[in-house]
Amino acid sequence: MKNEEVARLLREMGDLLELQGENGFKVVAYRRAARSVESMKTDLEEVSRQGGLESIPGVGKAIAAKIDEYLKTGKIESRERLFRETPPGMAEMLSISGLGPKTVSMLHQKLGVSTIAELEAAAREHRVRRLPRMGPTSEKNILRGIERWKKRSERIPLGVALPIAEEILGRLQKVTGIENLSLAGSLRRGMETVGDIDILATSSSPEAAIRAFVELPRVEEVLMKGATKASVIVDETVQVDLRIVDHRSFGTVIQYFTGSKEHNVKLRSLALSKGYSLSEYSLTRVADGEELFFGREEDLYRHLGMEWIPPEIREDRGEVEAALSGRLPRLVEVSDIRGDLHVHTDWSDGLHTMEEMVSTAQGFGYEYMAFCDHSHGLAIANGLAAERLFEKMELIAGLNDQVEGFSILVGTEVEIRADGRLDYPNEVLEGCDVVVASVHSSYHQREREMTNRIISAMESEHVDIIGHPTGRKIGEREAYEVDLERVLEAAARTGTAMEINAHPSRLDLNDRWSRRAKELGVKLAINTDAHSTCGLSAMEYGVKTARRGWLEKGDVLNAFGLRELLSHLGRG
DNA sequence: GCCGTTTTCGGCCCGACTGTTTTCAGTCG
Repeated sequence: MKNEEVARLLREMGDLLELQGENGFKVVAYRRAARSVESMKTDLEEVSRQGGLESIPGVGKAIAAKIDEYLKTGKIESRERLFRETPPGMAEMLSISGLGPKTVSMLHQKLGVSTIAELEAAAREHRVRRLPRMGPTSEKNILRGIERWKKRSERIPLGVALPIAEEILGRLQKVTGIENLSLAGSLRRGMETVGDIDILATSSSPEAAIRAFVELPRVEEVLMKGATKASVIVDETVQVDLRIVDHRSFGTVIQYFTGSKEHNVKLRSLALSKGYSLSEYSLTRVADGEELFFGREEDLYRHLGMEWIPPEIREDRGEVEAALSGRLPRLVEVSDIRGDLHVHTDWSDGLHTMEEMVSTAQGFGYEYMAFCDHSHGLAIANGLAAERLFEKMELIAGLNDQVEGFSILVGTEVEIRADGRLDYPNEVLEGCDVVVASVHSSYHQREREMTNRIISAMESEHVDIIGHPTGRKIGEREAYEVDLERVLEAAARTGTAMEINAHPSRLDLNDRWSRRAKELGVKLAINTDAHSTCGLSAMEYGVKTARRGWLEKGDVLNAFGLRELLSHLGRG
């Protein structure tokens, strides 16, 4: 599919047009078209053959012609021209925070600066401060912006952002006058990575709240601080924004700042069709200009004729339509989780004993847990030879007699070998209550090979769950080449569950594929893959991902009670 | 550049904050 490439080119053209001082709406138009093309499910070439490019939202005559030109010739003449007129390094300068198109073009015109490196040199030589509307402070800010840009990390993993956010929320909670303290943005939506941390609150004394915020011990730099909002940097690169907002508008404000942008666009146009204009401050009746205020998000959604939509699914992927017709899913919650079906102990590469893991799990109120240590083929993780697994089974039987109201299940995380065979013979697998099968080797197989490999594991009657089905590690390692659509079809056919591995660096399956699995009638197991007692608390990340995938309690294997689970696994 | 069941022209979000000014332009979300 050429869609992604076309989206990239359009977005780039938007940047270049902006640098040339083009009309801002034109710039936005290119970016909208890029987003639209990116989110399409059908191949652009197919759409173009049918003559339907202009039916893509945000794509009109002019952009359709450019897309067509690209599909036919492999390039876009007007883009080439933009590139000839604007040095390529300039677009990159826009990614320095504080620098916008106006400043970048001025720097280029007056100082001949066209790369970040040249800008840094100019600022160090104090050539920037002599320009109009520039001064020593802006010069210093540019240098700081460049420093941050140099050590910028990519997006922040949920597993990093959420603990930071919770610590900050905990401290702000104690500040006098603060109320309605809440996360917003992509973190509230539970995305697997976030750009920054957005916090909203109301307060009887905004100044005190802002002061307390910028003075938090974790804060390393204050980017800006006003009467009602402030931005700071914590942990070297993580930006945290706090906004103190008006009590009576809190509902519309938090709706607005939670996003996603796409969801908000949909909601605003829906409001318009009902005669209202929706802003972050109020819902205004167009007819007479009367403003309606909402202190609670729930009331805003209700006023627009729909149920309150959980933040995790606010992506304009059908949730507004579902809410309007009262067909929203009842998303699974952490409190629905009855156990963990993929946990390691010190028998293989885990840190803690079975007893320690059990007592932590009991603390979560779980009913059961499956110990799935590695099989012997994974020697690096001290995988268990069959004899040691048998030995462990006996020990588990003894432990089960000792604990009350809790069941320890015998499990294994068995290797799916490169040829698709499993690492234990059937006689061994038969003795297990839960078999998770995973790929940990030969990652670089071709897509066909890898897909067949996983499917042949699923065809074993003993395999219950495919562990971390794509092998990706966020920001570290790409997923292996695998045709997930075929894998999920096979899962539906063989009754095999897919794992949502809750480890924050995995979240595998991700939200989209989890939803696809559900559509195909495949069950999912949200497992922590914990290698220590603290690892068990990753469940919340997995549940967020499941919620983003529209999963309900009934879709999740480990939301089943023990009896129901065992009968589903064919062990009841 | 896109869009239209109030429109084929005139709209497209706008308020907070900063650094520079001495009343405001530029950036951000």
